[in-house]
Amino acid sequence: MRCAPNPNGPWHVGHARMPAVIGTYRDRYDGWFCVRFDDTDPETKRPDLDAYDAILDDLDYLGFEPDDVYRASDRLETYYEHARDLIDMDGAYTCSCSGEAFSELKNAGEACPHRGKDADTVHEEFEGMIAGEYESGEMVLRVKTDIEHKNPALRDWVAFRMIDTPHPREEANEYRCWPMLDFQSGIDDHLLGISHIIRGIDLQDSAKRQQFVYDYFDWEYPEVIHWGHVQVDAYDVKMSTSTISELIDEGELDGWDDPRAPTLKSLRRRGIRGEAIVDAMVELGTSTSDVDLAMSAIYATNRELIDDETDRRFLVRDGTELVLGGDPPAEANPPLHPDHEERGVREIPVGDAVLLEPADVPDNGTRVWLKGLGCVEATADELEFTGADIDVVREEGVDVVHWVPAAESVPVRLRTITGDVSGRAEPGVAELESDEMVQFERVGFARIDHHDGDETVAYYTHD
RNA sequence: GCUCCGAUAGUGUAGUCCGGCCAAUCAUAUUGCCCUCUCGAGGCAAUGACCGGGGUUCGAAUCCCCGUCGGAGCACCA
Repeated sequence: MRCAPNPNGPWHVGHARMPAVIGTYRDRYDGWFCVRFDDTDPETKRPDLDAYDAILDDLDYLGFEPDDVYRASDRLETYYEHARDLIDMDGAYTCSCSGEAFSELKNAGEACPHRGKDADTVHEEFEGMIAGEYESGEMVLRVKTDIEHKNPALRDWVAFRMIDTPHPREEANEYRCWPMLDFQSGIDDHLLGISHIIRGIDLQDSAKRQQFVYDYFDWEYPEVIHWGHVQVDAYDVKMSTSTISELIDEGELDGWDDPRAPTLKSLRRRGIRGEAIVDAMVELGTSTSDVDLAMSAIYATNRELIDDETDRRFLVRDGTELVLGGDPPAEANPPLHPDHEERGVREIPVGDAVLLEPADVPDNGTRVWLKGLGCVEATADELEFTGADIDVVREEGVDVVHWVPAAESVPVRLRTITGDVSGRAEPGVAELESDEMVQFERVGFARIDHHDGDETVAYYTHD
């Protein structure tokens, strides 16, 4: 099988579907898959030189290593050779009709005057194309199909055209005569021994078009599956490489790994495992209708993956400071993980004031349980420590809340899918290393990204 | 306009090829209860779907026709 990306930027979430499915099939059935960059349009789908590696990097994040990697722009001579063979078989002709003129003839089911050229002339003109003797739009090579085919989309389609803009890759920047996707991909799929092709419904006519070429060469067409588009909920940003790219250029997004961007680099930075994405993608199946992927499906799998091994911490967002009275202990020691006491406890100095999330601040006269510390009761101007007997929670239904010391907590910027949130975390958070995962209790999971001076920057994963 | 394709709960999916065991599977979601020093995890329960209409048949999610809705192609893009 093959994954044939257009290298125009790092992958968004939807791109994960192809490698997820073919990679999973490969592993399950001892198969083979390659990545083949279909980079045959240096102009309107101009490749981004950084994208080749960015895509392979995304693939690695998803947990797959391709068995081989190809670039169509390395293989022009191969395509030329097959075109020459096709001309010998009277299966292709050079055509200098304008696009509009040919389109009219085609829609009427009429051949253009170039269709009947003899092979020598066609060869001569095609070699001229390869040599760059024509300019963009002057000459194309068409595959001779059935000019009266009932589906106009299949009639004598273009196999090669001239492009004046040099290819960005140094190895390919001398070429001016480029194959169209249907020709290039059709030839490559056979030569690379692809047995199964999965592609989008937008390419549903491709197999029918390429079948004409396969018939000329007497090749057997691979099995082909078309699937619909994937929409992902939870994002305001449109899932399109060019849109994301524009937003980055305009400064709306900080980069491909901005938490608000629906990209794989973003999910990675948020601490979501590639495996969770692959799982969700495989679960989508290969239906031809469009599907909506719920991010909650990815989150649910990811939570299962990380919950057990992720230590707990406190983070209070937008905290309200409250004075603490009544002689509480000097230090609180909640466990690192409630299901794994053997991992030990955190050491949180208490001090004489704490921060609570505004929604957790108790009304005057009511009590709350400060997790890992004990029970406090709200008075007119402070929280009065009333003891550490957990029975008030178990038997009297006192609410349990998280908290941080007002003085010794550390600032945290939590970057989320909808924007940044600031808060303060227990002091230990400042010591965490980059890439470590935490669960801020009652807030959600996050990945520690870096420390920026005093401030710790974390990326919100999910709840 | 011409040519293709599709439609099962909020979402995804199984079942459709070869009609009955489907008053429809599983996951996720939502809600409630239990448990828990988290609104996490775990346990239990509830909610919720075969696009519509005809036809064939003893019997239709499944086969046929019409309709509706949705998607795609008709490029010198991929």
